[in-house]
Amino acid sequence: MTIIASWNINSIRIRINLIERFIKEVRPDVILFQEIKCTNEDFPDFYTALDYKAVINGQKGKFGVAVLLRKELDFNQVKVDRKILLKESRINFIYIKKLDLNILNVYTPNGNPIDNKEKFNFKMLWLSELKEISKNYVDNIKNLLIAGDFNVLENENDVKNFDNWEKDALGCYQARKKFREILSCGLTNIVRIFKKPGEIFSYWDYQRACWERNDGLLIDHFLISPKFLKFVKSINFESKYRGMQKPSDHIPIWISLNI
DNA sequence: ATGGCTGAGCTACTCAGA
Repeated sequence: MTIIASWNINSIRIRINLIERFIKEVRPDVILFQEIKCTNEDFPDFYTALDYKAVINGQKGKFGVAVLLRKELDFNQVKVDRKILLKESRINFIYIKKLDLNILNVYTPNGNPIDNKEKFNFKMLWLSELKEISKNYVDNIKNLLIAGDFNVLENENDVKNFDNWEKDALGCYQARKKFREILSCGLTNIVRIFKKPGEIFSYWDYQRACWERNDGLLIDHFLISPKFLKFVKSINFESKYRGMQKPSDHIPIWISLNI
């Protein structure tokens, strides 16, 4: 049994208590964080005492991603040779030997506003490079999990009122089509096996009492390659972490694997 | 009602988020 978690943490430094609670409750083998909002040097060392090691790709003040792994888990970093994906600190790519699994932790650019060509085109190009990696790994029959904050609504029911999102970089057809192109390489969005569209969200805005009104979005996803799909046992949305003191606006999500 | 929060950087606000 293997547990892999993902959490857009919206600053790692002020969320340590919540993370420690989550780790003690779930004991994941691997945790993917997005939006750590700090440099590698400023990444807090709460994890060594909990028997984890870290792979950090940070930058000052914004974006930034990191992976925590149980310390006994051997891994390699996978080289990424793609300009757009490397422009900001938004990915980690690792290979876990014991599982024979490549894991790509992603924090996709938001892309708003949609009429700001620079921001929106960057998101589209970013997702295009993600698609190229997906195609390469699936075509060469390498096991791949891409997980994290995709900033894309896959289904119209992944938000309460989709009409408000059709002209937004998260819900517009260009972004949703690009996401579909990634899936069409052969990846499965794990949530679709277990949950109906609209049944579950992964993000609630801090504004307008969105949490209290359950007015959320499902934009965090786990995409798995064909050969590995048979190991997937469950997906778990830890919604209670949105209701705690000083929460992230995203919740932790974890999958369990029969391997 | 394109933001009514929130965090970082930094010390007065802006940028970014989604």
